[in-house]
Amino acid sequence: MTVAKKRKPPESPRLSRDDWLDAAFQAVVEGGFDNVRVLTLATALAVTRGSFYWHFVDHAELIAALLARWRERELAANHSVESHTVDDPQQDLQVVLEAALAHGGAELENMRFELALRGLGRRDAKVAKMLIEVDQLRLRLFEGKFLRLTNDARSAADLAALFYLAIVGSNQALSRPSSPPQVKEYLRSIITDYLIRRHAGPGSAG
Amino acid sequence: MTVAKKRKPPESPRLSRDDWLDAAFQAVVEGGFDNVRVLTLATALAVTRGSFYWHFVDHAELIAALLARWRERELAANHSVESHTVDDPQQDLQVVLEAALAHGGAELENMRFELALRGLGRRDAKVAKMLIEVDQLRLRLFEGKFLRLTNDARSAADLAALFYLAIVGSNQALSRPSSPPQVKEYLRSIITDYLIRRHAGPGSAG
DNA sequence: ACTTTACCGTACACTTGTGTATTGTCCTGT
DNA sequence: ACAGGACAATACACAAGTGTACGGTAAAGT
Repeated sequence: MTVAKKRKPPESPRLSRDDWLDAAFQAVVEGGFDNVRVLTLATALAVTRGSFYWHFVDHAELIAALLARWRERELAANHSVESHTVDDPQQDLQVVLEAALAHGGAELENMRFELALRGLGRRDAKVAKMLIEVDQLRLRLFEGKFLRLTNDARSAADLAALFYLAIVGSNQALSRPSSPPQVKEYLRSIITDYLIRRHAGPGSAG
Repeated sequence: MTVAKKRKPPESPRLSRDDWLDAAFQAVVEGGFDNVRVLTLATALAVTRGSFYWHFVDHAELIAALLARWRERELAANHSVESHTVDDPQQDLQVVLEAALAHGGAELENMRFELALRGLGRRDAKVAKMLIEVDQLRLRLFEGKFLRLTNDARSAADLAALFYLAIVGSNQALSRPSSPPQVKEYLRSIITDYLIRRHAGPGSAG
């Protein structure tokens, strides 16, 4: 259960603060936040805990730093998507849906991390607040894209919420540890079907 | 973080196996499966661990029994809904949607338990398999209800999956500031709106 | 060359958790 | 009354985890 194989043996013999954060990230992905232990991280990084307590004063500080880094990256990603708008409304929407439904390599790890984060959010009010913040951001992003299609604020908000919640739900429902993410594929087909049927236009005809 | 107040001081001074399971359930609800520790359960039940190791041989057995009990109840609940079919198709569907969107008292605890369970399912293949089993059951239930409305197998399956995933997603996206039920209320309004718009009929006009 | 300083190892104290063995105490039957 | 079983307390051994204090080392300044 408690795996301790070294994930990313960094070329430099000395570790940086970020190396520890990466290791902690991996630990979260594999077993949730309760799986982040400085001892196992140390063995995974092939050093002793003496290193850790130089970079961080505390176990709590490690977690806090990990959360902060995630938040920063998420905000940046959101901002990046916002600034890259495609002309065609339908394609524009489909781009962000595809991004939200991505599940290859790093995306899968990010997904698992976020799920663990939501688990932590149920116990920690500060984490819950942070999650609400990024959920709101993503929802507004979805709403904006849908609005360009429907031209109706009410239905745009509804559709955005519905699909966003479905995507979040699909992250959960593919619980099976090692299997192709067929749930997401199915949801993807539903979404594209919906878009095509409702706003039959050029672009994606598959 | 690790609360230890006695939840349900059972009238009988002697504890049953089920009392321990109830305590374990509470622990899961409050802090996930990693929060199930025989020591804290014992203090919550106001006894020592000597009692525990009489009822269970192991910590693992406790978890296994807890999982089995959940599965049994879930299967029974599913079967119960299946046997209570309402004549009016729209109302019939709305009944199961309401049940799935319930969030008062015990339902909230069940929801939190299930979320913790999904968290465990990401680490344990057997748990994942169990979750897939009940997900499938519920999905088939939804499909059947939707089919009575749409009379189209394809769209019924799509709608069932979409709404089921949205419901699952709404369970952990606490989005709307600091009150869990609000997201569900919103989703509920979307669903009823959809049903009314698409199949305008009698029944619920609110 | 020599001292800093950044980084890591080592050793210790403490806490929390599981599990086991043994003993104690009610409750029930007879 | 008392024997036996169901249930719980006590005491112990052990493992794993966090922190802390301090000593060691290699690279970078000067």
